[in-house]
Amino acid sequence: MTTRTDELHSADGGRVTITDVARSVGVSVATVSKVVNGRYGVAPSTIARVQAAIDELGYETSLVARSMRGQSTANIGVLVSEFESYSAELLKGISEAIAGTGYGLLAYAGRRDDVTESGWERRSLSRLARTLFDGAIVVTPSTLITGSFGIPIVAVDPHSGPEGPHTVDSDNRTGAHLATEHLLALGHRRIGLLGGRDDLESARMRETGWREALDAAGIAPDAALIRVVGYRADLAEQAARELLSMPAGERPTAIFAANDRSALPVLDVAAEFGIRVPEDLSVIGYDDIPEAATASPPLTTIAQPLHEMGSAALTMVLDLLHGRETERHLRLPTRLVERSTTGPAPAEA
Amino acid sequence: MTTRTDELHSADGGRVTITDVARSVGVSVATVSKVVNGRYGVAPSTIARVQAAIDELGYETSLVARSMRGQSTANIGVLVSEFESYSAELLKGISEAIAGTGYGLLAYAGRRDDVTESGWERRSLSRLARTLFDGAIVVTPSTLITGSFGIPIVAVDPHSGPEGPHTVDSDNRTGAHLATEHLLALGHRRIGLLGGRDDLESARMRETGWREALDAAGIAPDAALIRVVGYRADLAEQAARELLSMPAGERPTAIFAANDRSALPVLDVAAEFGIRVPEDLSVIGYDDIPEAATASPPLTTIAQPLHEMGSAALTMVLDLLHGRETERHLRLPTRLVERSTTGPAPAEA
DNA sequence: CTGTTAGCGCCTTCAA
DNA sequence: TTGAAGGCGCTAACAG
Repeated sequence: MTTRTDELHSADGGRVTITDVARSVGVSVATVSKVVNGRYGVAPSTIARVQAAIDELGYETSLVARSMRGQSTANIGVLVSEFESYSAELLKGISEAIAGTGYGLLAYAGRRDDVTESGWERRSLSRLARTLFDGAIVVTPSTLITGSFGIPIVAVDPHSGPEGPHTVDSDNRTGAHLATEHLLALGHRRIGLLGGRDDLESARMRETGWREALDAAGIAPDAALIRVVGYRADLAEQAARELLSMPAGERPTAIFAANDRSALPVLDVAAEFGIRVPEDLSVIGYDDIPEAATASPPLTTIAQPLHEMGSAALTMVLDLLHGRETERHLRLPTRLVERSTTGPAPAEA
Repeated sequence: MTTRTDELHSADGGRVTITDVARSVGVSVATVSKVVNGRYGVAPSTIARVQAAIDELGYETSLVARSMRGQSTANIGVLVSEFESYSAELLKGISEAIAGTGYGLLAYAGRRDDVTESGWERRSLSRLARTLFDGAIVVTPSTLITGSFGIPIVAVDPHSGPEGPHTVDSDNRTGAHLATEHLLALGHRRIGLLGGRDDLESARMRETGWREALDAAGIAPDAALIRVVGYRADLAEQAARELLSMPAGERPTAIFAANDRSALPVLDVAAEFGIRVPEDLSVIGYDDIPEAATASPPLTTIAQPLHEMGSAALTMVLDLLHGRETERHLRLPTRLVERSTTGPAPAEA
């Protein structure tokens, strides 16, 4: 233990650099570097002096400078467009799984205006890959990630199928089936759809599942009952207004929203319109984000195993990183979570 | 629009660097740099050729290299020890507030073993500050963050009071009062405490609030009913086993856990022991993380305005960054959320 | 055992 | 209008 005069710093309040340490001890930066990295060939007495100065000054090697030098960074990156419930749940799963691996986690969301332009995932990857992390997990990339970035990459809920990087997703088609059949079983016939981002495979599959289930029940999907809201709450609210403004006989008696984020506003609009849920209108979402359970009434939804998907993605990057065998595409199952927003179809007037 | 032959990359699968672009166009890197940064003094025709190459190759300037050169990075950092519900909620609030500011968000959790040693926040700050982000928010720092890192820093739920960096927290003492008084009002007299991390101001204040409320009711805190579990689920489970193993007349009829994470396991242990909640035992938590609402039975708790705390912290760093006036310490209110784990004290045998 | 040199990718003088 | 040179903090190879 040193006396810890504590943070003498390099005068001007900047960071303490390896140069500050070297100067303070009177050795070269190379020597300090060797001490820091435990390299052989430094006299014990020198080590002690350097170490003392390091403690004294509170020096810590810069992650950035080190990784620029071409080392491995011992960090895994997670690229998201935004920190919202969906990505946050994934992140929790990733974080749990990373414990004990010796890697740190770096989650990045670029500037919002940058992220709204398509291709943000490729840009972020270009800006950060290799230089900041050794492997990356990209959440809901809307663009096919082509080319190599020099590091292993895993996509969660990706843009598209077999080509492109390794992926983790859940069984969207079956999930949508489950949702629609649940509604059908309750006697609903006019089932509206709030479609997701059409640049995402998941959204397409959920729509497909919805169509197929309707077909199987001998119901033709009604174009008037479809709105593409891109997984977004604001567009969903707008769409809900339109749908619920329709005359009683034409209005859908149930709505399947392609994600919870877009299902939740439907509840608000219904309340505003005096439409009772689930008596007059059933609503079912997708994802099972935490807000689904706390909504009032609690939202019936299709649960994706978000934590598992996160930890599976992490395991996958790590496997790739260490040259181990991995599946190219991992698909996890979904399940119906019945809460309070779905009920028997109302008797027609 | 270029023809997008798409990602020709520099052969070996590494990143595309400014040098690759320069070579491909036949100009110097300096020129490319000027084009990228929109500096004056480049011939229009050259700009066009360089731009074409950039699009062609998919070049993106490296965040790391640029920031090493001493630029601002246009990123705000968030340092957490782990991505769990508490920090995730904060992150959502920060993320909402950052929209439209032109800043990106970089959340970092270091290697787990590194993080368990105290001082991780200072280390992470040293490793990343200045070089990776322009300002930082540190979540639950257990150590006083001293010295300057060359960037503005805001601590959320910090180690201690007035000294140190700017802080955002909530009114822990009043919150604990609220919790304890709620229990008291229900007739409870033997109220156990699952204390938090004693290196955190929040934990100390919650314990203080608990004591004060008991005092005010003329009840002497019983040392046998106190367990310090450091906000951790595993230790809380252990403590719950001990507490609930006590004979019926000595066992607490209610437990106040200093955070939800440690309250939740109590529910499990009670179920395992055949102790009914809330008939035989009342449990109240603190934080109101999403899991509190989905627990069974749903957990009564003290809600902290996590999203607001996050966005307030962000506003604060930004103010600091732009030299605007800010409060040094912002304290937000808490509120009681009654759910189903608290009820009247059982009649004594 | 220690220091010198070179270079990671980038940007900014300063000359040409 | 362009390019050469220097340096940000760090590490690795190579001299001494």
